[in-house]
Amino acid sequence: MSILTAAADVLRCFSSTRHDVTVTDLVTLLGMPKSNASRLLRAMRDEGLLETVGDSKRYRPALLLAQVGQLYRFAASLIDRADAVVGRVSDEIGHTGYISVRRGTEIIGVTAHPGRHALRVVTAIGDRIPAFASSTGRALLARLSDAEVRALYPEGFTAPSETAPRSMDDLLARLAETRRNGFAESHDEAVRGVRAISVGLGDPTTGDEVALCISFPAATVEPGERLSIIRSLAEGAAEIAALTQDKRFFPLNLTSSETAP
Amino acid sequence: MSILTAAADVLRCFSSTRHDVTVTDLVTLLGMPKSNASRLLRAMRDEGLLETVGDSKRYRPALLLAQVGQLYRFAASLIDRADAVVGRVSDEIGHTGYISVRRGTEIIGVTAHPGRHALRVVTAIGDRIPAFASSTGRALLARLSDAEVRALYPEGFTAPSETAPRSMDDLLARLAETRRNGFAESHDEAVRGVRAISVGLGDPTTGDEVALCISFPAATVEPGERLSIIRSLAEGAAEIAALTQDKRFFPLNLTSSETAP
DNA sequence: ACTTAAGTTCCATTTTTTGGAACTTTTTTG
DNA sequence: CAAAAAAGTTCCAAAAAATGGAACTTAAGT
Repeated sequence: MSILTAAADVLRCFSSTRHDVTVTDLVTLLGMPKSNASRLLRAMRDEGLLETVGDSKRYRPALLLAQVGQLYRFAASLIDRADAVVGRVSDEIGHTGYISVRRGTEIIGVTAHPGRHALRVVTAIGDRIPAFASSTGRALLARLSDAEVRALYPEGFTAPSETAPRSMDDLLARLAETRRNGFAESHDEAVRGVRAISVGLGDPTTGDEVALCISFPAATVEPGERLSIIRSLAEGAAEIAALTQDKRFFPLNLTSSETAP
Repeated sequence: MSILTAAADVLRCFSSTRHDVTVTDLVTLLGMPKSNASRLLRAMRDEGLLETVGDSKRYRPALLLAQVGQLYRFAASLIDRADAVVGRVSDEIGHTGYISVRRGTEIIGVTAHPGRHALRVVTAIGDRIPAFASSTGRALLARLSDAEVRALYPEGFTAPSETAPRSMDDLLARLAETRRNGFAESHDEAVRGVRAISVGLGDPTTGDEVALCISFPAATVEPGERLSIIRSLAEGAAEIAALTQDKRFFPLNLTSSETAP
């Protein structure tokens, strides 16, 4: 067994509740002889993978790992990662998935994964739709404060469809619901007969924000399937949010959303 | 030579301009036989240190490193606390804030808070800049004695910009000023048109030292706003310094610094 | 389809790693 | 403050892994 395995195991010992390790910690956690633990920690420090805390016998990850780890974020940009999640969910359930960004009061599709079903929702990348009247838009608007949302619409807006928000108060109520539930939903808004589930997500370091969305024909999707779409999407988004340390992410709260239409 | 050395060398190949590597890259960069390069990359992937990009032959840092690297930022509670202060100040005034550490004669960004202003300073986490030619660097160098600073630069240095220190004597004079004022300032040094205010801070228990910095476009910031940035930053830093019993902390002394350019 | 470049596998040799035990240092405690 | 216990380090020969050159396979360019 290569020493790389042991080194990787050491890295896996670190967690939010264990910021540093000692020789004895490794003996306990990994069951290795303490002679090995001692040498391994020293070797990893000598190579710049770990550093000692002060001049104690405690070891913690070193700057090198912070730097390389940081690159991971850019190697896989927020859009890339969000796209991977949407692609996976879309593949699983066969419905169209896409991700969008907000520019002012408009939502713009960035990537799309067409579904496999005969009756499928087709979205054009680059198309602009009003933010307040779409699930993707509301998923992103929900990340703003009510005051910021009001500021975006100084003149108010006109609902383009029956099920779209009718007024600013209506919109704010639906954003509150979105925050509570951890996802936004639309029905017959942009396209009649189409339902969409969206989750908003951001990377505070770069300031990017995207919405992940799965869109499907309302008629053919059972309540159970809808729930599983919501779960898959929210779960994938939550993983990314944890990575980017997105503090404005709203986690899934299914108890309140079970009551949705 | 342990394979750990090679693995660490591979990690050091990554940078903000090289997000992934191939077998040939390693052969070129590290001068190793390609048989080794091939096996090493595969081994590192198998251990979860690297991952392949798509199904290509390109390797990039894996999630594990992102996670462990993330921990580094808060393993040192000093960084955690300093980050909180910079985050608060950055939020208040809308300009970019970040914290950095010194490794030898280089300064490395550890965390960043992008500003809200349209014209904002963007700093890449993990990038290295020379210590003597930045406000963060001088805030940290000011914590050393003149003799220690001289020892760091046995061969002297070359000023990379007009406003950077021109000589060792120049640098030492500016460090003395930094100690007197309680903060360091730069103008047009790393980036033209950018001004930065930095305060150094340490934790004698762990030996960690960090610089808190707020960076902003010189043109858009009034003298009064500059003073209020200095005050906020110095105040937050002073609180932490009191907590860690940092004896090398230089408190704010605005009477002397009012005369700064 | 051919040529070249890139990557992988093979193998005997060299080097590192392993784990138990003895040893040293640090911490705890009576 | 000294003895005891715990934690950490060093030593050694056996076992395992790494090395690098060459042959081989796969992918890319013409």
